[in-house]
Amino acid sequence: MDVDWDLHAVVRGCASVTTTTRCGLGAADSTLMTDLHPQSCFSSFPSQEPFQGQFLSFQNQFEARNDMQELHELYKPFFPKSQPLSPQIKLKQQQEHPLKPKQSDAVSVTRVATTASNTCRIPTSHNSRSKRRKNQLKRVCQVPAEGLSSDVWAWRKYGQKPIKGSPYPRGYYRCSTSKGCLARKQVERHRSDPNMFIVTYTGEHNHAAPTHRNSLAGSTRQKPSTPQTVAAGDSIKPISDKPAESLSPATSVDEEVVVQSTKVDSREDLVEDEGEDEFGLSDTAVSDDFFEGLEGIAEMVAGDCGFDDFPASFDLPWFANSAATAAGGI
DNA sequence: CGCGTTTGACCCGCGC
DNA sequence: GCGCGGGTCAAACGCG
Repeated sequence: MDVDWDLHAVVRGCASVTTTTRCGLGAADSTLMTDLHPQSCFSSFPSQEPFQGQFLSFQNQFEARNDMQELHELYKPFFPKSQPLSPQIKLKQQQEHPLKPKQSDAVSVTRVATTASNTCRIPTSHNSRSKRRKNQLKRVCQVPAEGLSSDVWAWRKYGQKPIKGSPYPRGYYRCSTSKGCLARKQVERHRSDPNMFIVTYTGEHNHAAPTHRNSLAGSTRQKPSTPQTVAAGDSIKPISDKPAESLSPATSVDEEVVVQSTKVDSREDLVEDEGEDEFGLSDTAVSDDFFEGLEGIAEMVAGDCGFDDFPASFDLPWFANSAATAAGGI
């Protein structure tokens, strides 16, 4: 707890500094999005759970660096949504949503940042139960298996289904930290790259991030390394507790943010192909320079802050835990 | 005992 | 209007 507290404080502090919001995209996104890409900001993203963990990690890593601020800026979006959105962002968001009711697949994909291997796309939509498929705000991230472990939120698996066209089943998770929390997450193994997981976040957390990853009692049955997890069929189970959320930036900080309509699902391929520029950029007005910059940052983060370093420098029990179990499934 | 996972069934959005 | 497929529910079960 203590440690968590500190971390939390830090995170929050950072967040508060720049009221960014839950644009939820890649860390780098927020800043960029805000400044460079107004379009890329989405207001209602599900909070970026995974990133939080990552973010924290980064902080430590970069604490001594001047880059810290930069990073902070970048990760602002990943803070728990509890943070208020800045008016600017809101406006931007509004612009985006309304304007893009859903251009047939409308994929306004915005490639926010790309680091090493994570890719995030954020489709815009509404989160209404009645129309769960249509208009649902989703954030799709591609995470390496190693990155599945770190997550601040506690997730509970409530379903799993085989997906047509994919050899791997998709796991459905919901936030177990708070009963009323609408945050949900879907974890699916990358079809072409078994080592990668496609994580889709839906809904937002209506509560602050737990200091401990598993605030609930036995929430995690972490079994030291249970292969079950990533098995092809069960792909997600191992990680089950926190399957992929951990997309942690630290691990692989690549993220691509994409805004799309719900159809993103069908486009998971896109995620896979990291080349999403194809569509991602369709709506985006981002220049290559922009991306380059992001990538640079990402690399910095990924490279300098390798996940490996975390445990050593991190005091967060849960973090280490997750990392360890991550692959095995917490 | 409490919580998470598993799994089959049901619901409903979406495309044809 | 129909069928497909994805998403959710809920009971049963397992684990700590």
